[in-house]
Amino acid sequence: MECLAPITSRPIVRKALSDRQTRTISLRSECSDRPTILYHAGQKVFWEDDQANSVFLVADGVLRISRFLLDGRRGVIGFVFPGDVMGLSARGKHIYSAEAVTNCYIHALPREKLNTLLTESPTLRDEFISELCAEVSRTQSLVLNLSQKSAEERVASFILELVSKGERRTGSKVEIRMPMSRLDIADYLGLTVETVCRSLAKLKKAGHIRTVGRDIVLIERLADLRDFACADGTC
Amino acid sequence: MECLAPITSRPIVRKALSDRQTRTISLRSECSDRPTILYHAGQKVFWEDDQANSVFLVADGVLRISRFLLDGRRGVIGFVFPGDVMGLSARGKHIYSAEAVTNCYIHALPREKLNTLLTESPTLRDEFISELCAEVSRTQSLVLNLSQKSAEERVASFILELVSKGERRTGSKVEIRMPMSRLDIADYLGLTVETVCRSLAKLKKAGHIRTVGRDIVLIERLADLRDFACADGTC
DNA sequence: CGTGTGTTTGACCCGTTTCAACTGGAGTGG
DNA sequence: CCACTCCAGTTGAAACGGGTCAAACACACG
Repeated sequence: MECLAPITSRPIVRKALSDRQTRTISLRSECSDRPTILYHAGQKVFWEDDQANSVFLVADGVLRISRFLLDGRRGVIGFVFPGDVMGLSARGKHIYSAEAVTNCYIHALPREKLNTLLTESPTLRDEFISELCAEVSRTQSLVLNLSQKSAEERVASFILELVSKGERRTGSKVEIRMPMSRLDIADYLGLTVETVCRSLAKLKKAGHIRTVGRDIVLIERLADLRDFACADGTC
Repeated sequence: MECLAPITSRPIVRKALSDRQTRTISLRSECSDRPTILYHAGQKVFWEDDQANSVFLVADGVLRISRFLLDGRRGVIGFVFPGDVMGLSARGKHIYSAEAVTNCYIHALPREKLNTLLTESPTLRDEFISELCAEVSRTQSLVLNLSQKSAEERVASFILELVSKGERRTGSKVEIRMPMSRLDIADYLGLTVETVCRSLAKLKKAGHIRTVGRDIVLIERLADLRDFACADGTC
């Protein structure tokens, strides 16, 4: 989790694919060998409690993972970006639902194949465990955000997360895409859509960000936003 | 994660120890073979960013694991009970702090030993991965609680968590101990101590619970409290 | 038996939610 | 090409849940 110099996750995929000579077995390279499947925006990839037959590597697009309370309230637990793996933490059944936010191209690696690889390749096993540990850590950071931060801080933290997932630098500014709906963001941050809007408006008024259309955010000075968001140790 | 008939975790330890003939290698049995270390109430076991040299199995007592924001705000991420393992999700360094809430007896298994076992024993490897997946799932449930539930629902959910971790049945009622401070609970549920108190008071007034002293809670009808807490699928 | 710390309760305040109206693109059809 | 609809997003006003501050209480400890 590099923080000061965030890097898009996509190059990791590329690296795995181009690493021809000393091709080491890795989770991402094994996934990348499989064909991609297209999921259209809004389409579900798997549902909580579905049989978990595969793990997934996102080649392109953004997904939303969520869980529901028995009365129907939805919590969004995270967003998945290109280069991220998904569905690792399932044991038998998936523990959350995954839906495409944008059109997505996804590699699927069958569980049986994964299990074989886990036995045969110590490096892949290590990578798999690392990936699970990272998922724990990320989820814990979210817990901290939800339990300790104000609405505006949560929104700022969310923007910084997006930065770490894939930013474009235009001149000295940082530009990110925010393809998910305000409701998705609200359900992720434990807020309402209105509060998300108002928090974005406040961040604009404070000069931290500017927006272009609905889903482009420009960050004026990253360091200032970081200070404001009051991160934890992991970022 | 049994829900309707919760079981204390402790017997798992006993089972591992008494399983002499067909002694299978398991995470808990390997830990149990090590001597216990006593940590006094309030003492830290490890700190976030400490070198993670061991994984831990709690033989007796309750611990609190927490993380901090850069400005010092504390979030409690979970509580650890007898029979639970702790510190698995570290990679090199611990990702959270662990402190004893009560006096604790803890087994420590060195990481090197664990790594050997992960390579040599497929069953232990599988158990280890299951344990990590369970940690992800538990943390996600907490996210859902924090992002979607009201104060009173969170407190009710917390009580139910304690039930699943170790209850005593006295007659038809269920009795639990709540050894952690109100501040610990507040930092876990993203509330203030006052709100935790008031929520407990409301649950009492509604007839869901009764309290004896500060740390004993009696649950009148478990099913009613469950309905009120509005669980997710995992319980 | 006083002192101190954690807990509970009360009164007030503020941030977030709720409810409602409005805005602005995107898509559709005349 | 423009008018119309539709819906996500935004903004405003009022209500409310939980936070803040302060005081009372209770139990542990010297």
